[in-house]
Amino acid sequence: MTIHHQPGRERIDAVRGFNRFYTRQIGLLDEGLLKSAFSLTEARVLYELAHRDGLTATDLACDLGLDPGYLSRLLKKFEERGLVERVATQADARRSSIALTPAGRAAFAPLNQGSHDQVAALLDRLSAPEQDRLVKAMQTVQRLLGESAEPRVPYMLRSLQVGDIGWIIHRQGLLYAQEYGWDETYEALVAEILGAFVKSYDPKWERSWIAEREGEVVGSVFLVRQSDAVAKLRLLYVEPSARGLGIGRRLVEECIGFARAKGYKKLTLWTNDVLTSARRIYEAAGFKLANQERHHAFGKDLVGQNWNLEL
Amino acid sequence: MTIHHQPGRERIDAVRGFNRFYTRQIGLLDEGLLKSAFSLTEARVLYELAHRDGLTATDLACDLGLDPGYLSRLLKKFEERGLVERVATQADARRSSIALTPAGRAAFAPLNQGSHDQVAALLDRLSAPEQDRLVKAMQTVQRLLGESAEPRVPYMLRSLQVGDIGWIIHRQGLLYAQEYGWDETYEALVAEILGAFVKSYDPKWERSWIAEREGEVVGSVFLVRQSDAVAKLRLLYVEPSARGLGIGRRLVEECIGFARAKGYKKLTLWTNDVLTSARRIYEAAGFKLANQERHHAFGKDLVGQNWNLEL
DNA sequence: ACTGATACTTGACTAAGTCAACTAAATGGT
DNA sequence: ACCATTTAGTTGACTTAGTCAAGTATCAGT
Repeated sequence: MTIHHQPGRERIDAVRGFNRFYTRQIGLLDEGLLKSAFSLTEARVLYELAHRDGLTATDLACDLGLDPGYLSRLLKKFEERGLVERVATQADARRSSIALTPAGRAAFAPLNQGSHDQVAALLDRLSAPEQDRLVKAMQTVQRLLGESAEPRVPYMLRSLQVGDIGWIIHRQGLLYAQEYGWDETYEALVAEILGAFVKSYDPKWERSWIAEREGEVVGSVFLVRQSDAVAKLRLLYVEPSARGLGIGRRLVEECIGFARAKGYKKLTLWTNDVLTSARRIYEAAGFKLANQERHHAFGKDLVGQNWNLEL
Repeated sequence: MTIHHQPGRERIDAVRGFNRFYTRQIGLLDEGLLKSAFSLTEARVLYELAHRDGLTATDLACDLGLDPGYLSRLLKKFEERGLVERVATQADARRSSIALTPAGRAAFAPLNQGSHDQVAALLDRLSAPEQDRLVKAMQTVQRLLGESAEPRVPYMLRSLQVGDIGWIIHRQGLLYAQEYGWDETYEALVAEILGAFVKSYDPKWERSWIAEREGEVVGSVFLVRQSDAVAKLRLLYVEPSARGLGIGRRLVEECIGFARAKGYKKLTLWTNDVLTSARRIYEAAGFKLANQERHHAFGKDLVGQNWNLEL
C-alpha cells in the first residue's frame, strides 16, 4: 500500500538542487582519477571486483548501470592485460565469474589509495563532529533512497552510556512537542526524572535499556524502585523511524522480566491517554488500567493514567 | 588555524560508499533525460541559464566543470538553433552575457518538467516524514561540503527552545567525559539543574542564552536567581568546534548585562579548576575567586571554586 | 525436441569530451 | 604610452566512452 503525498514543490526543488550539487561534487572527485591509467567506469568496475567475490558480467552491468556490450569489451581488455580472470560457473556455462588477479589487485591499489586520500582530504576540512554529521546524513540519504526493501538490521539493547540521557531528553522533548504539541515543561520533567535516576541509581534494583540501531538510539525505557514490592516503568519511547519493529514491546518485556527476576510483586507506570500506541503495548503485556484523572500539564489538558501489572 | 583529526577509516569508507551509491543514483536519473533532444551536459547548461541571469561562458564552465572549448561549441549550436542570445558586456568586450531566448525557455520547459516529475516520483515512494528527513539530510551534506570553509557565518544568540536542554545535557555529558574523563553523574547533574531551571523558570529574574551557528547549538549559559541580591551563572559551555570565536566571553557578558539591568548586587558561579579556559573568561570579565575546596565528584578528585562579581 | 529467454560477444557507429594552438581584449608595471 | 601577461573565448584535430543491433551459445520449461 502506497500513500500519496504530493511531495511539494520545495522538497522536489531541494532534491533537484542536491542532485545538481552532487553531480558537480562527483565530477570533482572523478577528476582525481583521471590521471590514472583507468577511466572512471573502469575504476568503478575494478572497485566492485575488488570488494565482491563471484561476480558475473551481468551483475556488474546491472549494479553499475553499464551497457553489456561496453562491459564485455572492457572485461576483455582487462583479461588481455592480465588484470582479471574469468572462470565459467559450473551451474551455468554461459556465465563466468570474474575475479581480480594479483596483478589486478596491484593495479587497483594505487587507484583505491588515491580515492581514499581524496576523501580523507575532503573530510579533513571538517571538524570531527561535522564529519560525523556528514556521514550520518549520507547514510540517511542512502537508506531512504536505497532499495526500500532493506534488510533492515534489527536493533540491539544495551545499558546506559554517557550522553544517552541528554539525547533521550532531547528526543522526547522534540517528539512530544511535534506530535502532541507539549511544551518545554515535558522536556524538563524528563530531565528531572533521568537526572534523579542516574544520581540515585541502584544497580541491584533498577535498570535501563537503550535500543540502538545502526549506531543510533531508537528507543529506551527505565525501571526504578518505588518500594520493596513495587517497581515503576518510566519514559518508554521509540523513535518514529524505528516503529513497527517491536522495539516498544521488547523494552516492556525486558522490564517485566527484570522486575520478576528481582522479586518485585507489582509493576506500575504512569502515562497519558493520548499516547495510544504505548497504551496498546501495555495492554498486550498484561497491564490493567488502575485509575485515571484529568490534569493540566505540558501546556495541554490531558488525562493521566496509572497502569499496574501484578507479577 | 586548522586542527587535524585523522578522519578515520570508517568515515572515509562511508563517504566513498555514498559516492558510489550516488554516482549510480544520478546515472539512473539521467537516463530519463536521455530521451530528450539534449544531452545531460546540455541540460545542465540550460538549467543554469534558466535560473541565473547574466552568466558568461566562463561562469558556466567553472560552475559546471566543463571544458571551455566544448562549452563554446555547445553554446554556438544553441545560438544557431535560436535557443540562446549572447550580448557582449559593456565592461569587457571579450565576455558576453548569455541568456535563454523565449524559444530556449520553451525548449527547456519539458526537460525541466521531466526532471521535476522524476524526482516527484522518487519522493512519492517515501512517507512525508521520510521525505523530510531526506531533504534535511541532503541539505546537511550540501552545507558541509559546499564552500563551507570561508564565509563562516558568525553565531547568533537566542532563547531556549524545546529540545535545547536535552541537547545541552547530551553535549556537556559527552564533552566533559571526553575531555576530563568525568562520569555519567555529571550529565545527571546537568539534567537536574536544567530540569529545575525550566520547571521553576521566572522570566522576570532569570534567563538563558543559546549560541547557534548554522542551525546548530554551539554554546549556552543560564542565569538563575538565588536571592533578591544574588544571581548565579550556570553551565557555561562552548562547543570545541566553535571555540576561539569569543562566544564564551559574549555569553558571560550577556549574563552580566542582564544581572546589572535587573538590579542584582552580585553575580556568583561555581566551577572546577580543571576548566581553565572558562576560568580565563571569568577572570577577564572581572570575577574574583572567593574560595575553593577539594571534593570528589563525577568520578574524579576535583577542586571546586566559587567566583563572585560585584555588580 | 522445440520455444523462448538469458548471458554474453562482436561489428559498426556516434556523441561526448579533451587538448593545444590561436585571436582579441583587458590588466599591470614601468 | 607601451609592452608583457593574463583572461575570455574560439577553432581544429583528436580520442574515448558509450550505444545499438545483430549475432552465438547455453539454459529452462513444456
